Amino acid sequence: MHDHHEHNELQDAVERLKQSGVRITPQRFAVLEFLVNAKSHPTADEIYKALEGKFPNMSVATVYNNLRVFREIGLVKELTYGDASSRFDYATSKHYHVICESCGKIVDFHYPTLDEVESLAEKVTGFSISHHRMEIYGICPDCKVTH
Amino acid sequence: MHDHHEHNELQDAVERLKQSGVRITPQRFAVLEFLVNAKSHPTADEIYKALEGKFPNMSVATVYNNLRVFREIGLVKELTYGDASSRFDYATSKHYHVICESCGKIVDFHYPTLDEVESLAEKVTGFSISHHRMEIYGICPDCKVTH
DNA sequence: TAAACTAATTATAAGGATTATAAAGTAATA
DNA sequence: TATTACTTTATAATCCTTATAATTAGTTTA
Repeated sequence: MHDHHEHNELQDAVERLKQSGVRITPQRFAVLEFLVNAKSHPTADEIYKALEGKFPNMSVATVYNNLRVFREIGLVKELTYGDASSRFDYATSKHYHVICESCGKIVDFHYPTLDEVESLAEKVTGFSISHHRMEIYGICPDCKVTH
Repeated sequence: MHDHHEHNELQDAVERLKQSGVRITPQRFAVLEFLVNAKSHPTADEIYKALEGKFPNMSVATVYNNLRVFREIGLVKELTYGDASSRFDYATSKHYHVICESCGKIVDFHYPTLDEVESLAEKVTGFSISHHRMEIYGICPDCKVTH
């Protein structure tokens, strides 16, 4: 069961999709629902596998297509880490990610957004800055114990 | 011609390789030299193509192999941006990167390293933090004019 | 220096993630 | 209902990167 908060997030997300003229298909809804309720930051393949039971004929391209739609609208953020698969994060509030270098676990980390960095970069480089990304790497408590 | 500063950097890099027990082959030296003198942040393929003239038989695997060696020693940083190719940055001083969302240009940006962020993340998450990465995105002056 | 050993390079194949394509299906609109 | 546009599916293709095996080249030891 989902709590009230998540329920509203899902409804809000559906509304934003509708307002953007995007159809709410069963597959699309399922991908969105999975992301909103996900505590982790799943890969496209993880989403695909999780929905296999419900949609045995769903194509992996459908997952990617919908993730792209969500990303373009700004509902979802794509986290890219080199050659490994991208991970997808339902964009609730602005936060950063702390990543375990041993097991790959990703933990949300709230920190005041670094506006100062952006404005300085704008001054120094002449770019029109739109956003930044930051990730913090280390070893998580579980892995510290294990090793 | 390279200026005095670059010359020393190349020498220093070769020294560090030797001290790590890494052989200095012609191909390896050429990749290293290209990186040290590169003003940009080349991809593996760009390095490969740039050295085609000097080493017509060089394999692209050699470029990747050497980049991995350099990275493991800490001479070079690998910049990963999702599904596009990695870019490689000869690690001189610590700095961040400002990336143009239109043309892909990467500009170095010096900013005091965000120690505060790391220490707070350590406190909040319980991770042992080793490092962080940050990139700033926007539109470069050239692309602003063009469009 | 010659022989033996180890590392590096080459050429090629294979892998994995993502995207492109075309056909079929489904929803929206007139 | 007919038309249109969007979406899904199935499959192939693409691109970046790594693995493999054979060859070459550098290093060390006798």
